[in-house]
Amino acid sequence: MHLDAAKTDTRPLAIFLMGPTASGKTALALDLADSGRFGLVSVDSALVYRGLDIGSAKPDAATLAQYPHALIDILDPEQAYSAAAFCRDARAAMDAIAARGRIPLLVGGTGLYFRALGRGLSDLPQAEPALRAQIDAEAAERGWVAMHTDLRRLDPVSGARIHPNDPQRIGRALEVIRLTGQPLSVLQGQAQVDLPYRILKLALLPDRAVLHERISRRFDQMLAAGFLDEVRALILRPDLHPALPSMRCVGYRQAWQHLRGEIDTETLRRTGIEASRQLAKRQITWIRSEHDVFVRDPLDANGLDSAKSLIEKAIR
RNA sequence: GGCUAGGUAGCUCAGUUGGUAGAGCAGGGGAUUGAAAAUCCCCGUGUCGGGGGUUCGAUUCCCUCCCUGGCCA
Repeated sequence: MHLDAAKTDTRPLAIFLMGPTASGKTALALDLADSGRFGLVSVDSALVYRGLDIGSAKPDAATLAQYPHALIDILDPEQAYSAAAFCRDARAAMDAIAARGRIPLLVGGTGLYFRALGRGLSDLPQAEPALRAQIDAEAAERGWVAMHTDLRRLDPVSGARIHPNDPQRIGRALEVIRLTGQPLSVLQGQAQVDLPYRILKLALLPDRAVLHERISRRFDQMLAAGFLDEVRALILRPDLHPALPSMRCVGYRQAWQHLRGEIDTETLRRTGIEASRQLAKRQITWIRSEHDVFVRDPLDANGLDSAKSLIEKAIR
């Protein structure tokens, strides 16, 4: 954005604060919230689920009571959330915060949600579970490569863009085509709307080795805090299963395997930490393509101060 | 101490009938439009344990030393 355009932008400010897992997002957000000028909105596809507390590094109940966050604990783990649902919910939360004269502070680590909120989503049909089940059944019989061949015929643009080994996207593209009769690539070309907010996109990017160390330590702390008991309670529910989005979350997937006896404790610890590091890496990729102001030492006092002063500058 | 199986990428291992080596995992980079903490794509030079010998050429064969496991004393 051009500097003059930024100066004359009269839309209200909103802050997108993104960081990889364990980068200190929550600490910074709570610190900022103490000023009373901000309203917090969580941007995290795991924190939406009730009962996923320890393993998702959700702020504890006392913290949430003192610092209310929109979009935490809004769904049962049996349900599925989506980027579109997030956009709808986040817009409502932002508008409510702005109506109270506060600045929406969106904090989290889900890059797709930030992008979808900032750029808008095309007008596409929502997921239809029955149709997905049908497509999965077809794929089980014919193989995903054959499904991809179908896609290339029905929608050459999407077929070229989506890799034959990517069942999730092949399935979604076919789902949209069957639901609308139109190629996904045509529908995606539609105009997308801009947010009626001026956005500061701030990201926390700690040194990778420091982040890895913190991730390991935190996973051990989760285990010590009763993470496995938390997952045991989820496993006992007959309506939950490992294919649900909630149960595929980092750590939960591995804990589920361990509690079924598929992996031992040592493997649980190793693969849980590895999955968290891989998540952090993907989050950092999102940040590099989506955000434009970076704080490289968010885990010490200097970094927190510089983050705060960047925000002060944007407010003025 | 004797016998035996090994020592090859950060880890687990494959392999080279002698022409300096490759998988999985880890790690790194990237993509990302209603599952996204998901789902994918790309990236492999390492004294082939040390030293010596044979050879045009040794990680491969021979000798020796070191280390690790197992068995026996």
